Amino acid sequence: MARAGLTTARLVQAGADMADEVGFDQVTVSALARRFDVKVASLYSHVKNSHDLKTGIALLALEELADRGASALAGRAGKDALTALANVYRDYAREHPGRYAAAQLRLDPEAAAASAGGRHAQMTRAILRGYDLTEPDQTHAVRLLGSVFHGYVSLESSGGFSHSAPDSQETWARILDALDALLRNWPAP
Amino acid sequence: MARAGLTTARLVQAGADMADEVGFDQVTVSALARRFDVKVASLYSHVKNSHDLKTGIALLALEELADRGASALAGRAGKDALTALANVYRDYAREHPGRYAAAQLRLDPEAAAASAGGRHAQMTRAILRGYDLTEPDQTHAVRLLGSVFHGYVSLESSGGFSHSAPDSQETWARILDALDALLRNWPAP
DNA sequence: TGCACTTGCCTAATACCTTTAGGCAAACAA
DNA sequence: TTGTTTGCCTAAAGGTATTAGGCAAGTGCA
Repeated sequence: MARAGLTTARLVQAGADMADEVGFDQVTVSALARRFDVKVASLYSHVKNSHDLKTGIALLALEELADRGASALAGRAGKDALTALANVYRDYAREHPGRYAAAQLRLDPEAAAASAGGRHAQMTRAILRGYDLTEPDQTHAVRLLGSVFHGYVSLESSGGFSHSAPDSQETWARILDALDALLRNWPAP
Repeated sequence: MARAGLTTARLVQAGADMADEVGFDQVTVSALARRFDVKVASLYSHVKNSHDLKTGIALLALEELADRGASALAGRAGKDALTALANVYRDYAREHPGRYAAAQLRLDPEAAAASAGGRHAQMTRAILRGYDLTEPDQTHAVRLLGSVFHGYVSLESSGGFSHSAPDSQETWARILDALDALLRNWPAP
């Protein structure tokens, strides 16, 4: 019988696609095996276990997101950069809901260390170079921006803003205005 | 044989406790049956299915959270109210991680309508009475506050801020300062 | 080209979890 | 006490996760 040509990378990739199509929690070793028209046990040569597969998808999503962020940020500064990075997260979550959900997976310390998590923090910090903040305030601001981006995208994707006026797009724009204003005028302790 | 006295409410309650102890995703019909020392099938007279049970836990958590919010808000206004409500979310997530995770469950429209979700939006809106915002800006601000509260608590609980200085408590205080300043000085479009 | 060896996918088996159908006995009503 | 309801049980089918061991498709070397 011809071989299917499974590799860890192909499995993770296909798992990510499946997540976007049917939801991250529907991604299962069995479903993935069906997609490759292969028996379930065969996957275990390439992937340690179900958790390992999901971690792989999460790491892939974090990398992709960091790559998009890096190119969005190139050549921009100030509010322009703020908007660009914010939109990267929001657009990615809309285009790849399953991957975005995967990126939210709680990673164990080793996986977290190997992830693109650090790049994300660095990108946010890079934005703040366009504003005038002291060092500790930069960290507070990085955390605030991370919270807003993640929180907004997450609430929006779970339908929180979909059934009321004004529409979500307008709120998003106004929130970015507000964050810009806040960073230009960060309050002293 | 003596009966175990199962009811939907007791099952949901026990499921919530179990979520706090071992994690929301470990809450399973089987595990719950074991906890009541009862056979699995017996639960299905009180709970439609696994998803129904989880929805019940989510609704319970949202109610508890809204109750805490309401009493925290009583008699407070302005920044005092802002801080009080924000701390309700953060403290609840720390005390009841499983319940908080449950509250993040994506509810189907019927469940969402029956949930305390509306109370949460109302509470945030009540805080804004202490600030001077036009009607549409209030909605934007409600969404911003919701995003920050949810985003911060969620990132903090997944360990995002735990391994770097300054500590999370300080950032939280500074973020509340910043939000207060922002609401007092909300930028025009 | 032929052989040995590696590696990939398979069969088989175990162990959970979920859900439905139908039965017996405890609690309750009269 | 006798019906009747209702609650928990047994039984069974189907899905997912994971491990152990087997056979054949590819690969390297003579």
